[in-house]
Amino acid sequence: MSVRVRFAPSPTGYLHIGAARTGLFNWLYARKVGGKFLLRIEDTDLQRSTEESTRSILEGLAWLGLDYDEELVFQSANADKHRAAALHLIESGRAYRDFTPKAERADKNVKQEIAERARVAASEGIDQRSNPYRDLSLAESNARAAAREPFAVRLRVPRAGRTQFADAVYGPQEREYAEIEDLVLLRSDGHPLYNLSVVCDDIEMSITDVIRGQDHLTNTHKQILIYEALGANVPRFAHLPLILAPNKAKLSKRKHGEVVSLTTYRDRGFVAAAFRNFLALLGWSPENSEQEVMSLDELIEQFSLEGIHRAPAIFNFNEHDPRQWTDQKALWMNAEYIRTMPLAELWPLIRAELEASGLWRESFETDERAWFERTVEAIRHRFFTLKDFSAQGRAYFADEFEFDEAAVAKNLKKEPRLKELLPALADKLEQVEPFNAETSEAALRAFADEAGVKAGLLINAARTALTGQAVGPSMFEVFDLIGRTRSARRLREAVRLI
RNA sequence: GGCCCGUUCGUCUAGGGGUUAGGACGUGGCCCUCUCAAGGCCAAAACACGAGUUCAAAUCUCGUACGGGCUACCA
Repeated sequence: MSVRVRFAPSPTGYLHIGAARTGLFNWLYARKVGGKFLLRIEDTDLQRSTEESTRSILEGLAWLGLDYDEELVFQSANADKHRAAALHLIESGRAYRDFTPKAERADKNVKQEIAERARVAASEGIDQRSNPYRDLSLAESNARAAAREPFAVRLRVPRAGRTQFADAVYGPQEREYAEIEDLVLLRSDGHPLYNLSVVCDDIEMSITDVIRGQDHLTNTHKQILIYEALGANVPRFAHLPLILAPNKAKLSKRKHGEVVSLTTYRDRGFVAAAFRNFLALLGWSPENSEQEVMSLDELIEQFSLEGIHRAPAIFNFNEHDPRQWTDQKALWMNAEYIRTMPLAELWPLIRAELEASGLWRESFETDERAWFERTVEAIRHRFFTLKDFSAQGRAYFADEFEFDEAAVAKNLKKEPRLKELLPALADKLEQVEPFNAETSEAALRAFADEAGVKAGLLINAARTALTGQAVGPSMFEVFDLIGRTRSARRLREAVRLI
């Protein structure tokens, strides 16, 4: 049977980078083995699920280029089927109605409460099968249900035995039934619970391989019990190591903010291919290769479940340092893509960025095309994100641009003679014919000799005058790109800054 | 508390009985140079700890420590 995998995020908040990576691995696996990659939105938690979140997930996947096969599935649409499955399990004796009144749970410290309850249960040696309704006859159970007495549905876990499966990443796993409680399948309000819903949907969607976060590793045993009760084939499982924050805590929206949101990367100027490449290397590495920068085709070609690690990966960033707002390697990867991508692929990304900041002109694609390409080639080598094209790169595309204060102080203010030198240099440049990198360099150097100053003084001053920056490409290349007229004008206008 | 999972440079990782423990990011230095968070070269930097098996352990076994996950009528 051909491979069918799925990515099943719940639409509560934005798409988390950990979830995005899970999606990516599923997608890579499907593409690698020629299987299907399905998408299912697990929106059964009506309280927390939002349409906006679903949209953000879809957008995020599209941005990463993870296209899905077949119809998008909304889990909430299958609730009736899940309920029917639970009821069917009562009929077949694999589940039972629990008429115990629902215990109220304080929303606050759920985890602690659970741990506490478990501790007490353990110290008292509680038997997981001690539910008084477990052995109620089906006839009586039916009668009480017919009398509209509320009930939850619990799986009747066998008293003796164990579940076992071979995880593709973590190896052989087994668990005694005695350690698994009679889990609730259906709430007393008729709402199907997670473990039931996933299993039902995965069966319905004919999922052959479940690739998901390690946080589900121990749940898997419960799910296997449900598969068996339902008489369905158990899929293969592969659990992925978690992505942790620098303090080794779980990466969370509340604690870590936008750095965990995939859309942040899109909005802050990441090239999707670069971020995807970075994500692929978090918890996976290619076998027999030390190559890290990989195209999508190479990623598909190299991908294998065997290459997935068992230890969690730390997503390294420092919220107190703007330069390290996200993982340094991710930033480097992005810069690497920006400076080495084929220009044709980078072009639309730059266009989108310039359009968004009002710097785009149609002529960049027609009359000024050659100039635009040369300019991009000249500046992209020191850019880290697409935002740099509209920020640091602004002066190449527009006449209004900001001057970096430090650059002004260092290259203009520190030498008062520049008040006279810059306009004089402008005069010289206006006489150069033709005007290009070589001739402007010759003119500038000759002028420096004449004026008795170092060429570097004029070069650095000109850089700041023309681009507002202290850093940039070779200055003579910049003269050429900005052009004679604009260069001369900017040199003269810079006098007011000295 | 119980069960499960994990632990190689600061971070991502290679390596699965014999290696000068390899690569990448970041860091430091040098070179280039008109500047730079560009490019080139170099360097510092790791097998959590303790036992055991073995001629030989980062690698296999056990234990300890630490971290994480699950343990719910959440997903």
